Amino acid sequence: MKAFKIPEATVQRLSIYSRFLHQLMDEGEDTVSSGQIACGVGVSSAQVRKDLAYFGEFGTRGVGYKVDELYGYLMEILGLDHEWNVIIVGAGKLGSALALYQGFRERGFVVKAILDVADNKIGTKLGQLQVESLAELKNKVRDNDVHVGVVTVPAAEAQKVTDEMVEAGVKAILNFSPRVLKVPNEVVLRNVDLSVNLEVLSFNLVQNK
Amino acid sequence: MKAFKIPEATVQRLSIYSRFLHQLMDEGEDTVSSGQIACGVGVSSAQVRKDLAYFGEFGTRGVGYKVDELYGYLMEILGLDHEWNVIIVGAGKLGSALALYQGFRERGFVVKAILDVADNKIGTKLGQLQVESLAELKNKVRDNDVHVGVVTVPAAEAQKVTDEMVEAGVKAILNFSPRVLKVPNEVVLRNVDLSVNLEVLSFNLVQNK
DNA sequence: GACTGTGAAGCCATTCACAGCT
DNA sequence: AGCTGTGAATGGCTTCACAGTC
Repeated sequence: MKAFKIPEATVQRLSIYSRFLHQLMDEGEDTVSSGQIACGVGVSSAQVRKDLAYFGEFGTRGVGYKVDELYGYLMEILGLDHEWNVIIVGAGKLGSALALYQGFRERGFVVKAILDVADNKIGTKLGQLQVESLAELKNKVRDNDVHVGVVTVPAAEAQKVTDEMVEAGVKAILNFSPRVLKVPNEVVLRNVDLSVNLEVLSFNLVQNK
Repeated sequence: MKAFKIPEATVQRLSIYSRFLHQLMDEGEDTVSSGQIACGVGVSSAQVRKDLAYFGEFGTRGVGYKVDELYGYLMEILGLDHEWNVIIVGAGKLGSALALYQGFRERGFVVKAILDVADNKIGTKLGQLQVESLAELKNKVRDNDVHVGVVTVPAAEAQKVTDEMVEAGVKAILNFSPRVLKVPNEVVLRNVDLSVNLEVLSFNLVQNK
């Protein structure tokens, strides 16, 4: 466990900074200032410096940051200096789309398997993968050194699937189901609630009237 | 514009409370206390009461809240007392999945059209819908009274598509592309960044070591 | 002159604790 | 007695402003 607690918002921004830096590298930039990063991702320059300060001193006063160097540090901080194996449970529309989503692969998340309970889904080809039975969960997690589980089943089954994932040894869960899930303290949980997102939009639409 | 600024986090929780209340209604519950709601969705009871207090007094001291009544208030506050018409641009895996996603329909978001630029995608059937040309954007928005746009195109095209949506009259945008988008002040923007979510998981995984 | 790193100040959200109803 | 509604206290994130460095 790290000494200092890092704000969640900071971690999210680090991820965004790292993508911006990648872009700069592609464009052949050598150095970058906190102000440029700030402008590129829509935050304040003080925010950028504060975020980085949680982890050390990466820049040179009067100059800025070396793009490739800072990128490397951020990738390491985010734990993206190696691949993560992922398993998806729920081979509906969303789960299937995620299984084929290139954006994950690009950032080092490798989908090792996609599982479902429905007999009519099992066997379906999804790129390199094939939908397999949920009964395989434990084997798949063990054999593929899976750390991350993605839940894309209907709300009613979400908690059951989550419990099975935890039991199988998954250490982090990304939940797309519209359910508040309970997991042990040591398991990391994040929710991507599509309806909540749309409903926040809706709220803001009626407020702006 | 409303008199008071409501915290973003509060709005998100209202959405979650409303779903929990719906569940209680299904189970035939008549009244509910802030403590029960809190327990059901994983926050503190004071938090629930504070969140509701932004909008009025909905409960009865010593008793609690009438489930159906509170649900009705929340749906109204969230602007979910009527349907919202939605257009999706980007008929890749994710866009197609969202076009078919039942969860949106259940909460009153009706996908009116899905557009793409790729000739090989245009014409593809997606349930009731058929992928159409991006050139149709303006017509579709006008003819269908579309308020909400969903961006599921690759990063490189995201800003261009967004500009076109704004130009066409879309008032709120849900962005799934890994790009920081610029929109005019009066347009509501939300980002659902799948990679950021995975990367926050990754960060927490390495921290917990 | 330009830009980083950082203590201090300011701001906002959450939690506490209790008065006020039923 | 039980539970809501709310001012006050707390805690945490962001912004400010400037000393330090190149």
